[in-house]
Amino acid sequence: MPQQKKPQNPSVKDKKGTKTSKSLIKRLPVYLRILDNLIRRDVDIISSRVLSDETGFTAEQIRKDLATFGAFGTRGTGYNTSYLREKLLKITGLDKQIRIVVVGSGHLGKALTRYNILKNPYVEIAGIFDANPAELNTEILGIKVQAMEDMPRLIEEQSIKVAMITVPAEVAQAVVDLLVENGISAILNFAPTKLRAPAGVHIHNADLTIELQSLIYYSLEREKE
Amino acid sequence: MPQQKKPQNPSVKDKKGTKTSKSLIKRLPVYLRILDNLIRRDVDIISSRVLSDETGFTAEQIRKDLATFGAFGTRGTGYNTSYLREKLLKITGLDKQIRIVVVGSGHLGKALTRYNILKNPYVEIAGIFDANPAELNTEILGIKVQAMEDMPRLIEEQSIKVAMITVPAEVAQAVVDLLVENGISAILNFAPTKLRAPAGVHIHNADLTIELQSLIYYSLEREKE
DNA sequence: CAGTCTGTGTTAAAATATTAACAAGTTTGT
DNA sequence: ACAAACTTGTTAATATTTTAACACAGACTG
Repeated sequence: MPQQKKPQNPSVKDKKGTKTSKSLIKRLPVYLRILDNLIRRDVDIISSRVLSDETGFTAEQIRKDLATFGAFGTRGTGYNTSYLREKLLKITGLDKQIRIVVVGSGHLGKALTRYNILKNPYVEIAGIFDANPAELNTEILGIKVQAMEDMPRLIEEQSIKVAMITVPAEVAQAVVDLLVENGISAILNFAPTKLRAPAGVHIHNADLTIELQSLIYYSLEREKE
Repeated sequence: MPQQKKPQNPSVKDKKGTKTSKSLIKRLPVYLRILDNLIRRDVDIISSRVLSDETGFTAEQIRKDLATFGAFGTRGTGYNTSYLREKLLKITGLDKQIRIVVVGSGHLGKALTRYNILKNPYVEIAGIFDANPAELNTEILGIKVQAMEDMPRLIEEQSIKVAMITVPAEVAQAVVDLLVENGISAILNFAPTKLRAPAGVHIHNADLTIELQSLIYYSLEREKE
């Protein structure tokens, strides 16, 4: 078991100050997941080649991605899994437990809440809200659905910055406005509609019908040139 | 209401024979959704500028995207909504009703199935399958969950090419192998794991924890340079 | 029916992202 | 202690994607 010198690069930001690309940021959680698995299996050192096998990204890309934030590996050896994990947690902001709110407790909202409680170790569901009185106080793995009126207080008290919305498209914009008004700065939107938010508020769209529909394109037999 | 000449470009393929980019293909269903809305509101003509407002993509990008497949608009006027919709349906392959199978009838599988039945007009759920006998014959909007053993027959009888899998990561690869063996050529994977498939089989990963985790990065206050 | 206006389609430029090549450290074996 | 085998991090080259610019076609106006 080779002893590793831990390179020092305390900064979380991109070295050059260039803004890090969206696609890169999306790969970071994948690295993190693989590292979690490796650490669970007591693997101490991992090379970019093996990471490539596990993630499907090329080894070159992985090295480049990681080098964006600093020199985390050891030449001739590879990356220390625990050390790299720590670094990636810091970079992504997942080193601190992140609390989020979910708005919309329909079937999809419930399933996604469950899913994140069970499978997402880095995110904690602080509250679920729904406008439908019939949903009130129904439970999802012990978390009670609350009325929309109670949302602002919770967000403020726990300084929550991230929200996931699974409401009908017709009301999605109103919900976004309300969330932003109360200090939310990042929203994962599952409603199939374009949402507007002031600069500084990040909206990611996860339109599930689009995923499936764009996949159809690739399912067609196409004669390759 | 200006009369439009419908330009002719019968081919669905990229004009130059260059392979069309992944990101472009993902935008097509968005255009399609907007067009559906416009047509429902009896809007006949739409400009790239207005499409830009509705989709969030730039007008230039929209024009370029559409021009990839042919000249569908009328200079000085815009695009005929119905005509453009027809063209896009053909390009994406959504002009024919597409049948898919779902494997995994857990909470997420059920919710996604429901969601697609209700919200995705272009895709028909032909069957849901689960390895857990307890799930057998439970219903989702009238569709009965079937045993895995019954899957090959259904896929063959209906020549299904697309599958959505929401099974635990541990068994995902085995499920993919089985699906591919039976002729599936495109898979939407919700399991948080890298899957292998022979060339020609397309796998799209829709890892929901990753969406949320990468969003966290953007929720952090970062001093801009 | 010339002239103006509008908005597409195309071509060129710029910005991003990926791939490749290789120099520079590390470890291992002899 | 030196050479061989590895594997990172960096720099350069390539490819892709996005943005911009503008020529061109149709439509409306007087």
